[in-house]
Amino acid sequence: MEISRIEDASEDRDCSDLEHLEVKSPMPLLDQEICKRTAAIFRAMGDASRLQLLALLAKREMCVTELTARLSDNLPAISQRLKLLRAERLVSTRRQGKHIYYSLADNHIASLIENGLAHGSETDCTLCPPT
Amino acid sequence: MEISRIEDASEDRDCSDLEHLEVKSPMPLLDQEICKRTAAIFRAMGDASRLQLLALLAKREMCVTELTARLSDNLPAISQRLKLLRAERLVSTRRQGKHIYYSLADNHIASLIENGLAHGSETDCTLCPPT
DNA sequence: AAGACACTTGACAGTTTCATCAACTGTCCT
DNA sequence: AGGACAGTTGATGAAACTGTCAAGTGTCTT
Repeated sequence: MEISRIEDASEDRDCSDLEHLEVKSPMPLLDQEICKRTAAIFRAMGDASRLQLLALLAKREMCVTELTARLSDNLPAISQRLKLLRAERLVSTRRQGKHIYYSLADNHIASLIENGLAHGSETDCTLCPPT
Repeated sequence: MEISRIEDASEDRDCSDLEHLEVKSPMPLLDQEICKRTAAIFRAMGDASRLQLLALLAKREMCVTELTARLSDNLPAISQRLKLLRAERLVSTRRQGKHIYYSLADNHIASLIENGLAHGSETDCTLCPPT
């Protein structure tokens, strides 16, 4: 999806002339639904514990017990987080015997996570050109 | 940032043998701090109203009045959201006369947003291979 | 200096989120 | 059938988040 350009982009205008108030209809913006869905995905990823979980699953499929061990947390807690991630369809499950294996729902999610972590690790990015 | 690989990746093992419980130390995981910071970024983007705001700013710099007009919401509400986004350093400001212009803090944020919206718009992605 | 415009801030209320624990389901083994 | 292991679920309460509104700050104009 590409963010559509808007026509009026005069650089040095003083907006005290209220020209932008002429935009009457709240405009299509981004489709409201897409925005909601995207926000939901971000919200689900917006928690350190859940993000750890996702990052682990980005490496490979794992069962709940293994996730619990790696994160050294209690199982019901992990399960609850997974439940939320599943509700938002960020992860999917597969049962094999007594174990239930979790994995990222698709490659989009994986790249979002990798992307996010990449940016998150560049803390206080003073290197970046000031926009 | 690249997600580091883990050594043990035997495909068909039955984890009832508890081999994974041998991972004693909670392991470096992803640096805890990076995870927190990344989660904070995601959380900030994880709200439809704020995401709209960010998407608008991804097009170009805008002052609060214009944002308010485009989103047809009340100004203090917009301002509060911007405050939060600024606290998480997703946006930066510049004053010009009576107006305060907001823009995305850096290109990382911009690409995260575009990325997220792209994935969010592929709702119920039945096209994607089931991983 | 006063008034108007463009915002920001603080505080309070209503809502949402999250962890925790006990109880429950599903699968395997004997 | 019974027990053990692997997970899920529902309920509850504490903590965090959000919107709203009145009051405050900063800048320009006259």
